[in-house]
Amino acid sequence: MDNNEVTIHDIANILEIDSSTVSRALNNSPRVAKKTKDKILAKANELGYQRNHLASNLRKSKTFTIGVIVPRISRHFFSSAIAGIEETAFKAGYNVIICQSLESLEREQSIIDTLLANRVDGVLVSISMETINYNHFKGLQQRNIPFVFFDRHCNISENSKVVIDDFEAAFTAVEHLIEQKSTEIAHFAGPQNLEIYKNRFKGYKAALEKYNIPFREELVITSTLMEKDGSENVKKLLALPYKVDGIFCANDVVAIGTIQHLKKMNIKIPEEIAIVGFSNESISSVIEPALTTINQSGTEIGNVATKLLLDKISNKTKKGIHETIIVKTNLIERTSSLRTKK
Amino acid sequence: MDNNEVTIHDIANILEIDSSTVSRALNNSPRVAKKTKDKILAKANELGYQRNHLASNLRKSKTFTIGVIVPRISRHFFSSAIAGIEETAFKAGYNVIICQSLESLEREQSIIDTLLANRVDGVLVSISMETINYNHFKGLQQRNIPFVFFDRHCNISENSKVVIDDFEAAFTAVEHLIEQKSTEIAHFAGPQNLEIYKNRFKGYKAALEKYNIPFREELVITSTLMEKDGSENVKKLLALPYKVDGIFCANDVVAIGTIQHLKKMNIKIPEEIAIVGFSNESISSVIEPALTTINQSGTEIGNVATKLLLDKISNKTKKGIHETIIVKTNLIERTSSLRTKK
DNA sequence: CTGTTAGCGCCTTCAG
DNA sequence: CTGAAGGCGCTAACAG
Repeated sequence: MDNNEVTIHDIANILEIDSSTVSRALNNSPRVAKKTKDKILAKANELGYQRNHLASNLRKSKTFTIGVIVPRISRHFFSSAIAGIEETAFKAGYNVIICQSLESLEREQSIIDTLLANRVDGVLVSISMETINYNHFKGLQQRNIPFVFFDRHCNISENSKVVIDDFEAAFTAVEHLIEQKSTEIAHFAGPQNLEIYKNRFKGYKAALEKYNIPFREELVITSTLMEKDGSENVKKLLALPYKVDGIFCANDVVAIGTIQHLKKMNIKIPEEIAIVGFSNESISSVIEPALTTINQSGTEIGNVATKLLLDKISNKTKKGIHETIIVKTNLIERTSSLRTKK
Repeated sequence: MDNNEVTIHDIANILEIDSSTVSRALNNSPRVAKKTKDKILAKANELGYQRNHLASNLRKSKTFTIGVIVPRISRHFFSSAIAGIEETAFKAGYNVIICQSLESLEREQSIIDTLLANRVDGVLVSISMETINYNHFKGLQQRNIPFVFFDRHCNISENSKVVIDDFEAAFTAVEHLIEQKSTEIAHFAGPQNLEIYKNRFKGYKAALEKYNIPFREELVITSTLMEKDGSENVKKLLALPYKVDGIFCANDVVAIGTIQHLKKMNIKIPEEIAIVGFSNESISSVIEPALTTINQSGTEIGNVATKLLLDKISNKTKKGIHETIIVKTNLIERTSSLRTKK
């Protein structure tokens, strides 16, 4: 079929030298005479030589590939995170295999098997909504394949992660609502088996407590992360016997649904109900006009996580040392019409 | 580091048979006795053997990897297309390398080099906005690496592609506006070097012609594909000396910007200005309430394109035969309040 | 500085 | 049905 690929042996034969010298030259080893090196490079160029990574990697028993597991690639946050991951990985000469767990634990497990079979050099993971046990990560540990969690991490024994300060961000968000004179503040929470949503919930509670606002069970609505949850949550709120005037939304997609529904109901944001929610580059503009957002850069998180993983792969980070990197978020007010009085 | 990997030789040694027999058994060759095969499989399982794809692929000079080039992964359409691609590819045992051209021709060229260096078995491409010459695809042709365009194709000599019927979709869209009694219909067009936007423009013109609506140069506003283009385009329309009452938007992101701006201006959709635009699974709900959409499934296009590519790779499709597969779109009306009278 | 040798792990003739 | 032998293309000792 295609046996016309140029190999180092072809170059060696033509130049009447040994293939190992050619190999060294092409790897820019200092132990080759400048003159021969030039000659080799010139000939390689002329013949259109391209290194066969398969062979090279086999020899070095390294794939220069990292695996990425995300719940769903079409989620705004994750696609921007992947953009960041690709960027950093490519620069370092690594390829990326992207896999979607589709929020299923079972799929997550089988993906790890696939990645192991593909001998990836490292793995980046943002766990699925269903993930409550972490046995499938043992396989990676056993085989000494470094992995780093990003965003949706888990409290597994020790492992590195790149996250935002969910507690802090939530606290600030709720504080912001309080400063806007909200007193009945609802929380649209995410799945409580995920650490990030647990912490956002904690931040919510802590802020209420600081300002002596009573915590009401019925104002916390936990749901999966669908857009329709937003509108359903709003319906539940409106059915309550008192008027909610603030919402802290733990997830961007839910926030969109929430805003859509409020608009449909002709409820003014933020005059009647103020909202604070998470967002990222790719989605912010859609919800920008409507709410104050905690800006969370997927690209940056992807970049940072990949850098950390690559460090681990090349053993720059000593084995057994596990870092937690916290990527900063910032609160962006989108509306000028703050409710300074009520 | 990790020399504890189990190989076929380990299995062969333990069982005191030859490694080639083990290889055959693991590949389910019919030329191995059932008894030995069972024995081998059992032992392989016991030892946790996993085939080393690097070695296997090197031997077969095949990577079981396909390259994907898209303008930008965080674009809704492309991330859903990638989801479809991954799905089909994984099922067939292929991995996927995803690359973003970031709308740059230069990057597109260098990505192809990277993919060539990685010896991918095939490539799926949606070209960048800047792509006007197609020389970089010659490299793929020369090396006999099949490639398939999807969505943003180009009119290169012959090659397979998976697309929607842009002309037809545009025609239907504009017809729909006309049925809604729109008479001054604007077209927010995309870059005219891309075939898809060229064809959408043609469809727009053809529909006007059919209904004897005069074509006005100034109602066609061509822009890049940013959200801000939407609002800028609207501003231009509003400055015109007559009232536009319909917009056919050739791109989903621009459509969002358009709707945002119209809403900000308190212009009612569709009563004052009706809009028809493209959309896909992941974005439709955001714009759903506002406009009629031409639904274009990224996932399906991804699936179909990958199937076609895999066929080409395995030579099921005879070489030199180039197919064009047209994925169906459908018009979805989102608003009940049609302007039946004006 | 360069050549020799020996694999990485797997697959595929070719014999038997 | 199984074994022996060779090699995919590259790299890493080890000599010289």
